Amino acid sequence: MERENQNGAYVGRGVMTEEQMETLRKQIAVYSVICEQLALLHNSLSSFHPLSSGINPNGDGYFNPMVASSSAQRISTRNRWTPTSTQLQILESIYEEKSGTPNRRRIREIAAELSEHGQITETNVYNWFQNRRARSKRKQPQTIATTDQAEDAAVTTDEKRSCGDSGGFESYEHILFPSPDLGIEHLLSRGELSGDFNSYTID
Amino acid sequence: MERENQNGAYVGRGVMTEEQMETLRKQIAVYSVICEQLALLHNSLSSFHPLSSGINPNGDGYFNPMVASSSAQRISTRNRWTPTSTQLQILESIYEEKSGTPNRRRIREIAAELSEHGQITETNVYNWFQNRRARSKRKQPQTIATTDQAEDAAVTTDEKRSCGDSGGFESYEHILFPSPDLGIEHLLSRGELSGDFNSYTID
DNA sequence: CCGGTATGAATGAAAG
DNA sequence: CTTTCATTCATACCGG
Repeated sequence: MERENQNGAYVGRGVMTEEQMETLRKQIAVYSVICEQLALLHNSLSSFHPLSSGINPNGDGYFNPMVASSSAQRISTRNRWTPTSTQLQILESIYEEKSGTPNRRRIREIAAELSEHGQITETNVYNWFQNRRARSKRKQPQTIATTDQAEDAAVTTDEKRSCGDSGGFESYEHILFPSPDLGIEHLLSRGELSGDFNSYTID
Repeated sequence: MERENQNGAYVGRGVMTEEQMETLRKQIAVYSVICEQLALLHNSLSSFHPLSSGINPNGDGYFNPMVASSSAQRISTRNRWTPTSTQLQILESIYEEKSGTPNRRRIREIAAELSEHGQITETNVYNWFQNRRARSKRKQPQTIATTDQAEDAAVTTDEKRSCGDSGGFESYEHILFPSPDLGIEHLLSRGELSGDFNSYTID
């Protein structure tokens, strides 16, 4: 069965915590970006087009579905910046390491770095951190321990019920918490993708 | 358009060789598979995102009373909270009297009260008011907005992570193609993400 | 079973 | 920093 860890999150097969779920989502997003980029790249070089702008993920984070016009890229319709998965990951990691408030200087750096992965402004970064902090403020109330153990158990039950039968794969744990080496680095950098990719795909 | 700065890699490198292209194709194939798998995973196991009020001090696990179609219902639909008619009534009345934004204190009260009539969390209440307000506000001005607004609206949903499928695919054991940027390494180097959400700091 | 619509939730940006 | 707004995404529910 599941076991609870210190955070009250329980670990076990078949059940995911909210965090894990979030992580999963993030990762899926990451893959999606990879695919998108590769697709783009593929297209551009496929026809031997100038690949100068090939793999650039839409800076907007959101692709324009199919704006037909190959020339005009007017992504303008969206005023709101949407971080690409890449940017998000980076932001998250930065947020984790430096829980402190990034200075102007720092923000600028971050923005610079992120601009490598898509359009972004310092303001975006600033806002992101603001929101991030503010929204995570209310993340505590999980420590209501004491008699909550019971409560917790109750919740667990529910969770179990819902995810109890993953209907096919519990293997997502592999993708989830584990490790950094999802195999991706290998995959796309010089790595040796030993074996087949099945090793990191869902069984 | 070209944004060479986004991906310095290609700007300075020129064209790809046949080998590189070949490698690229393989990679694309691999990724497409990964995406496919992830998509499956995503669909199967979850449709539930890490939402805010995962675990509340109140210990209320909110979820739907298993709507389940006639046949096998997969993972639960514990995502979206659905107010009961009673709750809705109460919410409406409260909304009427105090159009103002209920503060945390207030929200908590409301949530407490409503919990008497079904599962609900403070976040739910908070969201409800947010949406309620926004909704009524938008409904007022029936601005046809003949301007560019139309275009904007045209966008609508999309974004689906569609990973093209690269048909044939063999076992590419040596997928390697220096994809300098993409920043994937960064991307998922840390699988750890701290969830957050539900803030609306209640006093 | 599928598509449309109502509405809960997530989040970037802005106001206070 | 905290709270609110605006826009969008995702899903429950309904009609064909």
